[in-house]
Amino acid sequence: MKKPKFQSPTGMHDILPEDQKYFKKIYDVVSSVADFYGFSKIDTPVLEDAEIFSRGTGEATDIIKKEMYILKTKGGDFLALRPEWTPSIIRAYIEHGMYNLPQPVKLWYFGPCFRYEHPQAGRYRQFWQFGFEVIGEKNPVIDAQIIQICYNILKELKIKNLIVEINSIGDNQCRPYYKKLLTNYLKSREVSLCSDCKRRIKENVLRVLDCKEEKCQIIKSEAPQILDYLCDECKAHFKEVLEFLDEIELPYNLNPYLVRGLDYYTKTVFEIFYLDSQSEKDIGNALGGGGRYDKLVKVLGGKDVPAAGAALGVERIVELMKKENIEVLEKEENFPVFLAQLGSLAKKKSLRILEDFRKSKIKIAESLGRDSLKAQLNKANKLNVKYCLIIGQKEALDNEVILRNMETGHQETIKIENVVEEVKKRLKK
RNA sequence: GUGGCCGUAGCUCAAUGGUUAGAGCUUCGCGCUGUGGCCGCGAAGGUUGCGCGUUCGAAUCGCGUCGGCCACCCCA
Repeated sequence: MKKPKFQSPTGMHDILPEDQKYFKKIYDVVSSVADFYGFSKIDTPVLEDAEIFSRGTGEATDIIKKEMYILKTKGGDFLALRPEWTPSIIRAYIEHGMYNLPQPVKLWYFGPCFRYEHPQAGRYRQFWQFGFEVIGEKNPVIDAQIIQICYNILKELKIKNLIVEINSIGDNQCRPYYKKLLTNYLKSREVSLCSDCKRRIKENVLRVLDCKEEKCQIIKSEAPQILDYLCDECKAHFKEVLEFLDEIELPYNLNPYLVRGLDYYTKTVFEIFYLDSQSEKDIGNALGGGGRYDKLVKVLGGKDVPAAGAALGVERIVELMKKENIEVLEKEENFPVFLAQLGSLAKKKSLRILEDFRKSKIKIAESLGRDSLKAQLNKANKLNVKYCLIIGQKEALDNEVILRNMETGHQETIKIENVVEEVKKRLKK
């Protein structure tokens, strides 16, 4: 019989105790910022009807074409592990009739997503996202405010050198015309394009703008830019978004080539990058991104309600915090007291003492499984406690404990009934 | 899905194709019958990711596979 050797599935990882502090820190910051801006938290099922994503996120996107985890239920329904949150939240908005609430409805979330991809650093099959959705408001100030919220959260996490790449990809009024124009232009230069771009012309023209292939750069630079072809409404909207960003002095880079991979975006799209302090270039993966999606609610069967939102990747932020040596204080302070015991009578009394401390909300550590005093003090030392209570056979019989100051080594004997008070007194000093 | 680099103890790493794969850290125990840190001694921990081949002999070479990283693709 072969010994089974299990490991976590490809691209999925344990979040070990030593990393929990980063997740908790991020959660706390997101939670308080969201609260300040008037967002309410929402949780949705990890599984959803797969069609929510194929209709919402879009059939043409990589996420839907090849990255969804889909399972068939015994009843024959197809459910998908969410590859992103937005369609789930819109589903909930519609399902619970949230258009009867004061608009806009502002929601935030924090939880895992799943995409079947080839994993790399900062790119996993199970990864955590948090984000914000504002549903029921078309005013461009919302677009700017969402960007500001993302930016503020990263700033509060002490991440510096951030840059927001921003663009507008128009709406149903103007984008079809631009796409036709771009297609015609690219077709006239098709011979000089890379093979991927030749394919993109047919499948998703806008993505050509995102190509990093050198020979495509020149063609790109002379291509018609969407900003020049926005309809009046989109143009005015985008101008206002930028004015709001200028007003709050948020550093952004107008990037006419920024095209997001999700189908539902209209007008504003943006991504947030970290600039490497040496090279001054953005490194690798976006920390987050988002934009406006005015048609999604309708597409998913709701009313014609405008919306905008953003999502950020928790693991990518954690990775940056580690790389930049950003200190995260352990919220959980160390144990101030340790209880060491010797002998069966003392062990029995220990349980009562521990209970007294718990009631008084003083954290007390122990190692009841160990019988050697030496081993117990060793453990106490590793926990860096200030005081150690020692109870042996003699003390147990006299209803006493020894209180040892671990810094000075000074010891005194006190009555068990006074021990909580005495420790409390000393910890206050 | 395509291509490249890499997998040795919990961690960081050694070991020309040649005895029984080693060291530091960590963990546990002993020195000290009831007193921590330091020190000394000791133990535990490995099918060298896994499988198949080449060879008298494989951690080392080959093929496959799994996993990690990188690029493409795309995004968080």
